[in-house]
Amino acid sequence: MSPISPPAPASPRRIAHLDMDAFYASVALLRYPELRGLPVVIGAGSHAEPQVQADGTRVFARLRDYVGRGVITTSTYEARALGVFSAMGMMKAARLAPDAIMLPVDFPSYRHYSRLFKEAVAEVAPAIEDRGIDEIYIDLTAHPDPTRELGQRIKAAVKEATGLCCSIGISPNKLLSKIGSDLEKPDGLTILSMDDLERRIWPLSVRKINGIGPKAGARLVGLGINTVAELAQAAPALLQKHFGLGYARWLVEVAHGIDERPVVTYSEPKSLSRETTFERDLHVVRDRAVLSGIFLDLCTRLAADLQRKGYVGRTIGIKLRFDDFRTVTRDITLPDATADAQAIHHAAGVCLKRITLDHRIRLLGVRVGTLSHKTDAEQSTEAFKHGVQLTLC
DNA sequence: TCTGGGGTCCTAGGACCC
DNA sequence: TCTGGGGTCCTAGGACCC
Repeated sequence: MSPISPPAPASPRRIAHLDMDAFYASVALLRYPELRGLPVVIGAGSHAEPQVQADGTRVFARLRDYVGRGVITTSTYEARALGVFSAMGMMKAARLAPDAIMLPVDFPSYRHYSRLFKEAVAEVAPAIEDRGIDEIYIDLTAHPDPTRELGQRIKAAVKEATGLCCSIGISPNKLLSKIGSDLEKPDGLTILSMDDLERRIWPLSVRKINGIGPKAGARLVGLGINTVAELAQAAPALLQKHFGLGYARWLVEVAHGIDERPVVTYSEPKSLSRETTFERDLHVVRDRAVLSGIFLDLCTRLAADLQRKGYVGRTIGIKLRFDDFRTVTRDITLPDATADAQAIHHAAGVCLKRITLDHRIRLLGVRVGTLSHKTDAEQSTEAFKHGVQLTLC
């Protein structure tokens, strides 16, 4: 590996990362303001709609009453103080915070407020990269206004449009802005330059870097590398030995705050999928009817998703998770793209036959990839049919 | 008492073609 | 008869992110 020589760009970019604060929970608090200041968790798979009493007051479900396999998607800062975080199993969370209020997920609401905040930001700065329902990057390089003023204006616009708070990091690149938006949460505005690297980034855990997950993080800790500073000082040869050339090079770059990725304002989806985890593990033979019904339903919903969004796909795949959490996938690429529920169901069935079903099943999913626009495919299909007709004639 | 649902990207091997 | 690389497509699994 060659030594890193940071190429200081002639004119540094100004990239913002905006992250909505505890988004799902905050949207829920707009609807149920009486819950402000309380520990609240939003849980996938919970059916915990508040009950309205005769006098109009609402009774909320408590985490202690939960039974099932759901996980926490978001928690309020009061709940986080009790040790309850995203992706934690609800049953485990109930042990830590039995009195916490529990609410079901409400995706239509999240999508509504997501659209509102993104539109509000676009009024101020239009070069936006979508990073999901509650996050965006914004390229502010061409904007004339001073950085802090701009950040405050964007935060005010989001608050005005939604009533919600967000945190923003602004720096010369996505990597540092992503870390920055997390440094002063909630309601934060963090501006970082390359000069802040050693003081503000190097003391952080390597896990704060977007792209170093549980596996890589644990392996780094195993090498005695806990902080970004330690990563920056690690021998490149050691990193290469344990992580391979490509990932090792990337680790050295990010440890030095280097990231040249552009803000991508538009991208086409690569795949669409539907999956579900059953309330209990299903037996391939004894629960055959239930399983078949769910399988068909997934295919039908996925076909509807494709048609609504105007896509067709050529690669049909399935995903299975067994009771021991082992996950297997199978896929097949068809000669022609489709968005037809029957065609998807048939191809997915072919994939299913290729799996040895020797355990109970926990999860079943169906996926369509190699997408193209319906119009393109229709045109090519029509042209093909036309060609066949000509040949037959 | 483990562990949702919807995505992207990367790697690696084999088939197949030139 | 043996031996080449290079390129693309397909498939399976895994890491990671929100």
